[in-house]
Amino acid sequence: MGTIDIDGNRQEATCKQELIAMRDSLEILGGKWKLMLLRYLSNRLEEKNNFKKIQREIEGLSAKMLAKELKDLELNLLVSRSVVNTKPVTVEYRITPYGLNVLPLSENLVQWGLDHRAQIKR
Amino acid sequence: MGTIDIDGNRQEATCKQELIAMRDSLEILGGKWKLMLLRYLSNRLEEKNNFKKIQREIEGLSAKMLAKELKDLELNLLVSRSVVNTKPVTVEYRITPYGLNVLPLSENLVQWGLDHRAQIKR
DNA sequence: CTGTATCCACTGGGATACTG
DNA sequence: CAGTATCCCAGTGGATACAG
Repeated sequence: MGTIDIDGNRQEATCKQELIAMRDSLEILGGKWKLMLLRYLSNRLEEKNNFKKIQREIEGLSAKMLAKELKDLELNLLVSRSVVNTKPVTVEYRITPYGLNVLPLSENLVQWGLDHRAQIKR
Repeated sequence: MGTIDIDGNRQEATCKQELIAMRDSLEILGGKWKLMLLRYLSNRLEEKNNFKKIQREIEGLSAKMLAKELKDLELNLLVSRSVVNTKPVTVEYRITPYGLNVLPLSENLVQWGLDHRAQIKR
């Protein structure tokens, strides 16, 4: 007695929020190129990563998709975009400090994928 | 001198495999319902989880999708399927011991999603 | 009960060409 | 260089009906 909370209810709520959170993550990171882009940028923190360079170096990535994925990532504060006043303007993309937080997660995905491939093959 | 391996090459290969592994993971776990199903089953290890019960308890999940997702998960050894000789046959689905390995990963996704939601709102 | 089959709308994503 | 616009296709996923 005393508390009116019913554990069942509280768990239900928490569970739903967890599902929403998981869905969020997959939505934000789950595109075909997003995690690849973040990993790419995280390996080139010191370089000038402009649009064309990225597209050239990630094989199969079209301008359309690159523009879209970068826009999405920027909206989620994972990537920063800065225009540089060169003769034809260039744009530099960088992963944000906050964006670096996804690296452990992507490592886990890599690890799971590797383990799973081994598991399936036997 | 002595070794012919070029670090650049070896890193390239590793990097590509990592990307493939990541893609694998997203493909296998990334469907709309897969992680939800695995979490659902992991919370009901002691129950008889038959098709209809699962569909009833996961809101919005159609028979078609449930069948498909379960089949995929079974192919990847994450879920087991066993037919029971009841009057009209029933089928019990369980998460495999191996399937339990995805739970940490899904926890990470949940955590990242929660953190991110907090991050974006401020 | 356990699914399959069918139809259909929406979206992701590729190819190509074009603008500022 | 940095994107946008357009077209187009394959896959996802919902609704409903049906079959074993």
